[in-house]
Amino acid sequence: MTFAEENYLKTIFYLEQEATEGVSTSAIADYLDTRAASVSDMLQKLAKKELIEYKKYYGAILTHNGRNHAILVIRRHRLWETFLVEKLHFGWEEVHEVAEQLEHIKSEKLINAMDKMLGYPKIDPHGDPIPDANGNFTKIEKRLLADCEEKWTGTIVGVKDTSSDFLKILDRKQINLGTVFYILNKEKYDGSIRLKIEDESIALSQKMASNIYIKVISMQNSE
Amino acid sequence: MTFAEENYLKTIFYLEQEATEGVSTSAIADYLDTRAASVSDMLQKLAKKELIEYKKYYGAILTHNGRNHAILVIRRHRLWETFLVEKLHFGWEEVHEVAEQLEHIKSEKLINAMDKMLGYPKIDPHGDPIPDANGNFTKIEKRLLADCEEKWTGTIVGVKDTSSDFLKILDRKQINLGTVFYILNKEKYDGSIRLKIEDESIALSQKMASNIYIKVISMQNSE
DNA sequence: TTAAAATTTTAGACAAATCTAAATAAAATA
DNA sequence: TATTTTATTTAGATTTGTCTAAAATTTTAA
Ligand SMILES: [Mn+2]
Ligand SMILES: [Mn+2]
Ligand SMILES: [Mn+2]
Ligand SMILES: [Mn+2]
Repeated sequence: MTFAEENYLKTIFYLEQEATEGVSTSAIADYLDTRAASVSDMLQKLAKKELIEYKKYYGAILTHNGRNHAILVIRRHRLWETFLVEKLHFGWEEVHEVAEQLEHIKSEKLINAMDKMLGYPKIDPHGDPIPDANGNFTKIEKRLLADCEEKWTGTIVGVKDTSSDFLKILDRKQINLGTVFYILNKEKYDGSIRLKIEDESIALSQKMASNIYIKVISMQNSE
Repeated sequence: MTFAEENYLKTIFYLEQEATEGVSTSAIADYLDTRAASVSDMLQKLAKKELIEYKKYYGAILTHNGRNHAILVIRRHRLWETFLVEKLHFGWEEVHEVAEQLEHIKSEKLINAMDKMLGYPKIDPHGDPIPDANGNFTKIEKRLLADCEEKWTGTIVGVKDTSSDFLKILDRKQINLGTVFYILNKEKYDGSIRLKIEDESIALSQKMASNIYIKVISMQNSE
């Protein structure tokens, strides 16, 4: 299994969760920042290897085999990210890029030893679940901050965008996993949100709010 | 810099130490288990990038740039091997293969953080020196066991062959870094050697003895 | 010092992964 | 429903790294 193939499988896995039908060529091209033509080629290759089911013009879904491999790559990615934060004291904004490389290292013994060393962590530095050695992981209860309403109280449980650019902004605003907030205001016009975090008032655009996952603590005014 | 290019640089670095002239195409092909034609192609590419000096039919030597990069790859390789043994409790026979993959991960921050976590180790699990962040490393004083004589006493300081197959044999014979031995006998006919290690008598072929590095403790009979 | 042998390079091909441009199919719209 | 627009696939090219077979060069040996 090549790096490119693994990246496609991982991408299809992500996009499958949101899509109802098969994952479309253009969705994959978008996510991987490649051209549709390249994706079309690769989908045919993955189909021939029975890692996906693919009907021309109707997108792809993972086979049992394909899904297992995608989950393995995600397991590797998230364990490496956890290692970088827990053992090497990287910031959560620095780990994704390196993990994109490390996730392709092939050694079952290595990844299971890492898992053990880290104490079998259940979530990664961005709040995403880490599949165990059997590929099992629990779905984390969460919703987008952008879908919340005024006067709700909640806590940050994850981020959708794990890019350095985005996470640095969150750091600057003192927003981390576990941070508790109260929604002071939600602007109908542009969807921007104003939070209260530890007595500070913090403004977030709609775009930012739709890249932050939260868990609702209360839907009542607790002020 | 691609994986392949890094592997070539590393190989040329190794072979340069033994060669007097430039490193030959066939020596590289041998070491990397590829064809001379492939090596020829790659040497021209590396020369164009000014990583090696290359004159057709007369082999290659590293430029300043090329040498620096080779040393960086070796630093990564040996630090990862050390990590695997020290932190993940791999045996010294299990680490080389995985390190062949890990040595290509590009992140200066990662490798320097690993170095720090490991306490800036000076030698790897096979007794080879680990270059520091500036590319400096001390040459280890050693000679091949095959070049020693009867009645000498010495200690194991390294191995030339780091393959799993070879190291498993050493494990079985209880030969490790730091092991002290006395040479009971050296057979003129086939170069085989018989050692005394902690009162056990251990036989080694010429081939094995020429893959073990040692430091002489005494050239006198200490029996 | 010339001929044979070994080494090295070149030529041409191939697989993987990507691209642009053109063709084709599906979806949206009039 | 017919036409236009959008999405997808195919065709053909490119880069990287490899191969085999043939040509060129160097080395060895007669
Ligand atoms: Mn990530
Ligand atoms: Mn993550
Ligand atoms: Mn090694
Ligand atoms: Mn080593």
